[in-house]
Amino acid sequence: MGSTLTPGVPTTADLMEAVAAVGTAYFHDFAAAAARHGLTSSQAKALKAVQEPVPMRALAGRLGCDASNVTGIVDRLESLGLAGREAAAADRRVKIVTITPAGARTLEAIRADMTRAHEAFGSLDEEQREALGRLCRQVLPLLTGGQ
Amino acid sequence: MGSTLTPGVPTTADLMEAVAAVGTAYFHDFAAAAARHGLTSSQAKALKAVQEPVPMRALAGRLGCDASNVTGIVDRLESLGLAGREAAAADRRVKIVTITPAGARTLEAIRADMTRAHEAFGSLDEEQREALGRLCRQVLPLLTGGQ
DNA sequence: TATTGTTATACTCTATAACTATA
DNA sequence: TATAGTTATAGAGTATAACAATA
Repeated sequence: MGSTLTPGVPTTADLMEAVAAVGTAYFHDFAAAAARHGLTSSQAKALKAVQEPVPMRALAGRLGCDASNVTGIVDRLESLGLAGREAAAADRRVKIVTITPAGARTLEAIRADMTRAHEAFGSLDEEQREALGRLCRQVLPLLTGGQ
Repeated sequence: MGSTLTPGVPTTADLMEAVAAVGTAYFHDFAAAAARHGLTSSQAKALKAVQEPVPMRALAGRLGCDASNVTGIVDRLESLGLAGREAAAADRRVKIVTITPAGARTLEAIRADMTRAHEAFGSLDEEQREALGRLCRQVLPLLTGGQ
């Protein structure tokens, strides 16, 4: 499946497939950890994005979805007692989402619960961690287009 | 944000965040490419999984979802003329999903259309590609739990 | 007029359970 | 009885459009 010209050096297509496989497996681990605590991955992602108070509109930006979706996601977090809404003093149109103590505890528990991810990245030595971190930093801005 | 003990060497938490960011950006690029061709990411993923004929049940396994979902996904691909169902000769219960010539063209177009991903992974030199590929191969089996 | 958050609507993905036709 | 595919149902995520309150 690799390049036939230079054995061991993957082609761009090979690399994309390898990165996609790692990404899929990582998100699977994340979703499983969230589910163990009664949350979907979107809800867990929102909880993570709300560690510091964030207006609804800005939260939509962080989650990469339309603002209309955030209403339902925050509704569910609120009904679970994990997040709350506060009116902004400066502009009475905006509502600021805050995490509750229970939400912070759940978030920490999910992080600690990502056992496979910890095993996987913990298995790398210093040199490998440095290399992977550097490669991610190089690749990411091109993938996101600078945003 | 990095380890304060060894500058340049990311902690496990840092690495997870970096990999998650790359994974997110990659899947965003994939979804955008699929959307440009009128498909959702699940549909594009299914099309990719069906390059060789696959029974419905096995397709569910490849997509990591329940078999009941596959019916709808393949229905939509079929209505777009990108895939088809054939009865299996050996066991008349099983239906085998096949990709059509139009489906194969669409899949190839989506692959070619992943512009940001090509830029990102194409920017790496041979040594970097080899390192990234090797790191993915080391990390993946731990993330998937051996499956 | 423009913006923030919400609601209404519609589609897709997802799982569970029940059904059918085969085996 | 067991299995493959489907259908029915329900919940969640997603986008678009329209709306009320505020700026």
